[in-house]
Amino acid sequence: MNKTSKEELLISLRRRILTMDLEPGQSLDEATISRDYALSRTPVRDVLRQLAGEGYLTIAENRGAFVASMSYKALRDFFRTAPSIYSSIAALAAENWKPQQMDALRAAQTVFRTAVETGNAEEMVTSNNRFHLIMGEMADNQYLEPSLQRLLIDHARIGQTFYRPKDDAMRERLATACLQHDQFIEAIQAHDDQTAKKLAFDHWELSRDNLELFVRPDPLEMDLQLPEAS
Amino acid sequence: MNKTSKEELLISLRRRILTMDLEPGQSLDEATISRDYALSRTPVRDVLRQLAGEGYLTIAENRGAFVASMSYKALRDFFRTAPSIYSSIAALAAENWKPQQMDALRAAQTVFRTAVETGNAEEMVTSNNRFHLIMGEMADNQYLEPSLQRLLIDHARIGQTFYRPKDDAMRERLATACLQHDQFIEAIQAHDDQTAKKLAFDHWELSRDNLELFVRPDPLEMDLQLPEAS
DNA sequence: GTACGATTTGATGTATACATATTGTGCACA
DNA sequence: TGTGCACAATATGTATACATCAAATCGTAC
Repeated sequence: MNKTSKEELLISLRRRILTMDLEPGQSLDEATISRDYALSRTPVRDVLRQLAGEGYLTIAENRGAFVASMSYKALRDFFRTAPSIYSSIAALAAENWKPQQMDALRAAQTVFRTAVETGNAEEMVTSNNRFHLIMGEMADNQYLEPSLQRLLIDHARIGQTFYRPKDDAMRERLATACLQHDQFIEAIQAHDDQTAKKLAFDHWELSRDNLELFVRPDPLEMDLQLPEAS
Repeated sequence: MNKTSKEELLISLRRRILTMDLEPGQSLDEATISRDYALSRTPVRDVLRQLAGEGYLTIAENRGAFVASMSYKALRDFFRTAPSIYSSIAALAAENWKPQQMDALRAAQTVFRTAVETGNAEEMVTSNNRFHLIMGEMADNQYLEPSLQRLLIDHARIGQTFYRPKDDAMRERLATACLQHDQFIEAIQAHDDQTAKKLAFDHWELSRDNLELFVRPDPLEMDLQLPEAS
């Protein structure tokens, strides 16, 4: 899996954390990453620190980097916090979007739709994440953006099962989610912040059902330990 | 001003940014900081990247670190976003605080009160910041915390004049702010989230008057340039 | 005199060697 | 056998030399 550049390492680690290829609480060894990505430890450390700043990792002094853990406490906070942030972001996006961002949003949705149709779970995770991050950019509020980013990290990780539907009901929900993305695009395009806000709540309710399905049966998967941040 | 440790550099830079000793948009030279703080460039870069993650700085690829800029756009967002985040944090703090944090909160308030009484503006900025950061810790919500942190950075920077009262009305407001901190402590102690929330709005309204005073007469001071983040 | 481009200068980015801290292992001893 | 201390192994933290990139300066052509 040898990559060449720092940017690729950054993107790769983000993706691997979002898709749970790297599990919550897992420790990341600088030397190993150096070898795998053909970089010296210095840029690797840079990347790890950047990802810590974005909420993907925690760094413990003298003890290295760990994939951000997911505790029950975090889950409760997630379910409490997400609706208000998501709806605020959606409304602001409808107000403030710029044409170039709209193109990017449509592009992300195209990729997402294809992933849904071909059943590519990993691609669904990353393109869905990108879709909502772009909405965050559209909202253009530097104070809400970091919260949104952290919510999206955990949303992606909790929602793994959402993208691997096991029955028709789940397949239906996935199709609905895809449709809602299109509706988001419409509402934002029309600068209709009220509709965008309402859509955010609907979108949230939809995914919440699946999230809770994931959380209840097998909570052990998501909690390893919780190393202290520096 | 030679310091010895990385931690001191981190704290020192935070303080200097909050107190506007380092102005928005100002570029930070790694070599100069290395010399001033008697550290090699490696740990300096670590610190700069951490501060970028916290929102104090922006880092431009191959062009170095800049103190986070303050644009008119940012100000508008600030005034829109702060009330809801502050009030949410206050309510959550009243719900979730732990004894140790309460001690820390009281300690910060003691320092703040002393600073107000002695007219030590710089100490007011940092201890007020610490007070509200501790409330953020009490709230114990990892998703809201980064937003709070960014709001507090700009709140401190915009509010410089608040701590250097030029007339009796301003002195009175400062005394009121100090009193409100005590009321925060009471409400939180009593787990009274509704009162804490209301206090947050009051506290906001109070400082908003002064913030706007600062913003209107001399807006040029606060905007230099806006380097692109990497 | 102006505009463009090459060169120089000074910064940031990277690699590597070394220092230091943490953790695990093994042995001594109760 | 269990506990605790010492030591070794391994990881992270730091320093420094070198590579690379950006911007400013100087020169030349028009």
